[in-house]
Amino acid sequence: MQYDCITMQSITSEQRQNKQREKILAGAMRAFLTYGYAANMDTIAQEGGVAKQTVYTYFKDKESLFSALIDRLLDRFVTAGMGAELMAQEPPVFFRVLTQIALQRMDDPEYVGLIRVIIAESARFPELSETYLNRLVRPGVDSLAYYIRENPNLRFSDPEALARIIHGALVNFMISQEILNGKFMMPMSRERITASLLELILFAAEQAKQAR
Amino acid sequence: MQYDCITMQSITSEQRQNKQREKILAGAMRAFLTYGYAANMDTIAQEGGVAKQTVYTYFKDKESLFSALIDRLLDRFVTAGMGAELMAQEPPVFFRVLTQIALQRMDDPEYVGLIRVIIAESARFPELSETYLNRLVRPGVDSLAYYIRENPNLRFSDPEALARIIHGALVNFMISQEILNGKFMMPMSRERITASLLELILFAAEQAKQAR
DNA sequence: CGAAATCTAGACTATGCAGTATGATTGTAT
DNA sequence: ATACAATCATACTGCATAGTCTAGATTTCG
Repeated sequence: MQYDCITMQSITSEQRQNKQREKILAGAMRAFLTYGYAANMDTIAQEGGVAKQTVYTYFKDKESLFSALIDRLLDRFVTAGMGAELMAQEPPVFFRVLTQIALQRMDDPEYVGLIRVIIAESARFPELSETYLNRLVRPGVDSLAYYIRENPNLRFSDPEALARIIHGALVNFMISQEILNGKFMMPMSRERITASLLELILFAAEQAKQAR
Repeated sequence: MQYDCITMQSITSEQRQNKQREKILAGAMRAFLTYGYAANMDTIAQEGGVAKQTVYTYFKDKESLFSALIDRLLDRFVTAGMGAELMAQEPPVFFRVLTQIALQRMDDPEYVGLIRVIIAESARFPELSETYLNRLVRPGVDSLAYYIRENPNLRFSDPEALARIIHGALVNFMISQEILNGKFMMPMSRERITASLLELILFAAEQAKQAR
């Protein structure tokens, strides 16, 4: 009999099944995020430390496993609205923190891998990009647009379009630096991007205020 | 004997060989841009209207054909510096034209497909992203940075970083709208993006001028 | 303990696909 | 005309891999 290392109680069937599921998903993550959907099922089982047959008892087929993995990853990175404390900040702080949070994700290879796979496989699995846009992009852009619209110091004419511009600039910086190896070929520090973006937004905001 | 329809001269061996090459590359384009590197060689030959064996007489293997195709596509879309007449324009015109040119590429399925394939396969073929950055991104960003730096009305502190922000916003708009099907799920007109980007840059420029 | 369920390792099947071989056909050149 | 080169259609080889099967080991739990 196997014992849980903390409570020293025997592991129930359900607990063990969750554990197996986790092992499989962990293996799938390494494989899929490295090789894309082309990853092979033997490797996945091996990486998960589990027999191939076990993979198939928990997941119907490769596609199900893939979807389940992406779903779980999207959940992990879901933009949790935006903290109320952040939304209460004045623009200089708000945009600085926002930018830093967005750019910190570049350090997470699982996040970078997820974005690559979504772009790569969005032709084969359209529901992938659908979920990505709904769960990650839309909430982020919406919160940002809301902040811009509601803050009296930011009198921009089209908050939604502006939110997309800012969001796009940050996402594309990640794509070019991390996915396209730009960090070796065309390196640019996050600080410069952050500083320039702040300058751009805050100067424009100042001017917009004067203009009206 | 086959005759060229215009000159009525017999077709030379070299001419015919070029024609075959073109047919193969045309087939490869349709297949690779649709299915990525996973496209299969039978389909490619069929799409090109050519026997499979012929593909292999002109290209060593799948990888060579793939590289040749991407190279040719990158050449076609290479950012030809930027026209001198454009570089001579004042900021409002310059940025409006620049944005429109950049966003027009969204209409070209071959361009969109190329970008998707590059992102998708950059892990398997690192030289892909290398060529893309060197031939498409770098010249564009450099020209833009140069324009910003040299124009006395644009006194931004970091032209290079700003150039990347603008470039990134435009590229990411294309990715999210065309590759991730955002045009159906989160539609946004190019005009709004263009207008907002112009507002942002020109307002900020005005403020930067006053601040110094 | 002992029965039932689950897991493992590895063999096996079926399929798809890159690349090759062949033999017939067509077009080219002398 | 005839020899030659390229092309075509098609069959074939070899390999990778998704998914299944089996027999034996391990775990769960009454």
